Amino acid sequence: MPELPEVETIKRSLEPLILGQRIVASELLLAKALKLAGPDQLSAATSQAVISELLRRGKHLIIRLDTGYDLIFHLRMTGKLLFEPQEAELPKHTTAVFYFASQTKLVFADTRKFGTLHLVTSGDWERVSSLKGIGPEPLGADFTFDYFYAGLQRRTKIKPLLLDQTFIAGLGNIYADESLFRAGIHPERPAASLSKAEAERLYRAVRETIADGVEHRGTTVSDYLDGLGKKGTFQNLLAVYRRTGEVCPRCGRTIERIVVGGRSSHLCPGCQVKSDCD
DNA sequence: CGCAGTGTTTTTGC
DNA sequence: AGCAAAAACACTGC
Repeated sequence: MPELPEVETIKRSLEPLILGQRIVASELLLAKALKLAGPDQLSAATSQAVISELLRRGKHLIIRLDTGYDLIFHLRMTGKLLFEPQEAELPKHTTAVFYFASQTKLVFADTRKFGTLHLVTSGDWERVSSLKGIGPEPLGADFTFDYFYAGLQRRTKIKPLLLDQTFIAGLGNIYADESLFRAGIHPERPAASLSKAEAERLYRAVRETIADGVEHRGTTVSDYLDGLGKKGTFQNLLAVYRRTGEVCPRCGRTIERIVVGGRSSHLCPGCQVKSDCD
């Protein structure tokens, strides 16, 4: 479940360890995970390459090489990027490995095998379908309230809209549910039915929830670990996500789970009333 | 043992 | 346009 805060934490944990490292060899164990290139191209692009920059866009982590290529990782649900000593045993479901000159390695592992690695020439991100048309970063300057409010004027429920990566980059199920709770808005509310005051509350809630998630190094509810195998701590601060049957920290009522747009959604029936004005 | 649930994105059909 | 369902998988918990 690496969403924006988790991917940002992985980036920050890896940065001091792999920036400037020289890749001396690479191994591709799950060929179908590599997109827009073949195994030979990956070898050619990474061989003797020095890592010059780490970037993040939405839920994507990008490793920039001095050979003129970008490695674009998407971890989907269970993907991990781990920095380890060269002699460490590879995890069971390893997708790819990059060996460094310093007797260390970067392991891309993924139990569910959904994670992807796109190889593109530097900056050529448009070729990656999940990056083409991606929306603004929720903590970026171009994610303004005016942009947010204008985007709400559509015939869709608010929760699926928050998860739409072309609207906002990086929100997933955890931070969408927590943002809606903080704003006191029911996930099934038609987006266009939100008043300007409610929209303002939600806009702030999205930015604050994402910022809090980053500050607490992400949420570990099952799989997520940072680049050093360390858990996040934001799970301790979740109000509703995966807390079905527990007590609402705000009003004391029982947290419920419903399905919205095919995704489980957790909410407090006291704090998030559906019939506010839809 | 079987099976529902887990979450991200893409694709397909209505 | 927007929604629903399915598919890509493996593992956990009942």
